[in-house]
Amino acid sequence: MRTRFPPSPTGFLHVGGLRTALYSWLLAKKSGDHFILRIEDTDQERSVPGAVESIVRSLAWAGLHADEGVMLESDHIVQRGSKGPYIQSERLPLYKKYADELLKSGHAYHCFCTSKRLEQMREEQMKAKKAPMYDRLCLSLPEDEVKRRIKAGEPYVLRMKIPREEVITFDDDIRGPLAFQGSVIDDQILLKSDGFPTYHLAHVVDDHLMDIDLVMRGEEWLSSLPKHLLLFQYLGWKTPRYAHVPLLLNKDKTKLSKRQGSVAVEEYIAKGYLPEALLNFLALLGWNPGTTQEIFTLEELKDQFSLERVQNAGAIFDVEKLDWFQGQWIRRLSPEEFAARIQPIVAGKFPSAKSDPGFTEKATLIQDRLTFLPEAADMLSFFYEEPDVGKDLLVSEKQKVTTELLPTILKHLTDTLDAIPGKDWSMTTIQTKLDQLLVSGSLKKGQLLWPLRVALTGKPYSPGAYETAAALGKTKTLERLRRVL
RNA sequence: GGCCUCAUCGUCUAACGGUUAGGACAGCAGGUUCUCAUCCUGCAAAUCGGGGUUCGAUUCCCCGUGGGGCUGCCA
Repeated sequence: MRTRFPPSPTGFLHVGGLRTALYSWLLAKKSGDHFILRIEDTDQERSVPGAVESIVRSLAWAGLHADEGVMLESDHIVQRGSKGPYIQSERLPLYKKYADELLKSGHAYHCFCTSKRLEQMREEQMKAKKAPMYDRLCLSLPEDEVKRRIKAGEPYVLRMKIPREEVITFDDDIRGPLAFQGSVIDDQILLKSDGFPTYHLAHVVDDHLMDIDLVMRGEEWLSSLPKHLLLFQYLGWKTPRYAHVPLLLNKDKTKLSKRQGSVAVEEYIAKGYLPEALLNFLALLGWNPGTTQEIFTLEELKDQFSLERVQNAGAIFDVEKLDWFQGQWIRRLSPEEFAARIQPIVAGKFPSAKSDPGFTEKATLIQDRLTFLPEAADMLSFFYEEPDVGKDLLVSEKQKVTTELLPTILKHLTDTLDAIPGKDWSMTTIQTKLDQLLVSGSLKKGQLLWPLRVALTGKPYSPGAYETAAALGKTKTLERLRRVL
């Protein structure tokens, strides 16, 4: 099944867009067919430079690569595939051609009405509590007048002539049977006065010419579906399947918007979310496998995803659940994978981490403790710079470590650890030796381990004392212990 | 306003017309623990309302109600 994702280059990739792209990608990949990326830049005013790059990068981060269409090759936008161009602004003659066809077959007509007139008309219609619709003033224009006005250089648009007496029905892959009364559908503009097509014409032409089997898009397009169905019919083309995906919602159930949180995939990348987590979360927002499985790899999604199990109702984007997925995925990574993901981040702050042979061992210590990747640098800082150990942190009321007791404790620690031969320095040995000390002495575990951990890390929270000492090595461990004495 | 559409715990959701209405997140209460996390156990929490159809409706139909989307020479 050939599917496509057609963003407008008006900014970054929206998380709702990412979900739609994911579902489309899944369907194409499941059937072993192509997933196409097309750029819909028919609104020149809203196009933003760099937006295409940003969108393609976000998709690449998520692992959703296009088989055809617009892609990034060594940081340059290229188009690949036999159905191109895949950028709408490069397809203008095509739209013109089919618009002319519609004109000839009587399904479209020229309209010279100014924006000002249209605005006034709408205002009056609203006042009269009627649905705002084009009043078809230009529909009855004599042919020679149309010709004359075009020749005179008067700006015009091309409108679609909607059959007002028809009822248009359709079976949506997610929604099921749908029906629309022609009498309430407006004569949609197909070609704007600047010669660019509107979405309605462009999408129909492209999806037909690009052999798209299934058009997946957000629910906000449902109302304009009949216009698209009519266009396919008038052009004599086979209508593709359509699947209208429910919307992603804010906490107050309105359409997910920037105002109420992050909507840009870029922002989630910057915050340090794993692509696996975002994708997993998005997949389950509106779709369910019918089992209690919650954690899915992209591979598993590919096997199990189906449109029949996509929800009809909109879903609130709950960041707390996303964060849970993030935690799950952080912990699910192999130690090597986890280390590889955080190493560039840590090395950004502590360059020596880049070539640290013990990096994976250190990384493992924080894998259960970290939620967002950027936290790693701070969590591992004590391995790469000498911690500033506050006396007040070394004492702890809860652990019964008093100022008076502290020197004794530190002495015990230093003596015991120093007695371990360098070649035997490991977490198990350290633990065994310190446990022996606990048994023979009168100190409680917390009284011994709290000061040790704080002396080594300088932090109120950190990985455990044994594993930190082991990872730090004997020399550094003793150095730091002696330094706080 | 008109049109389209949707409706199960706070949230994401499951349930051939027959279940004590299940799971997950969040919440709360415990447990493990040297800190923070992780992890484990438990608790609380829902079928929007009214009619119908049926022996029996969360499930099917109708009407309300509520929400959302669209109503641009935006997509």
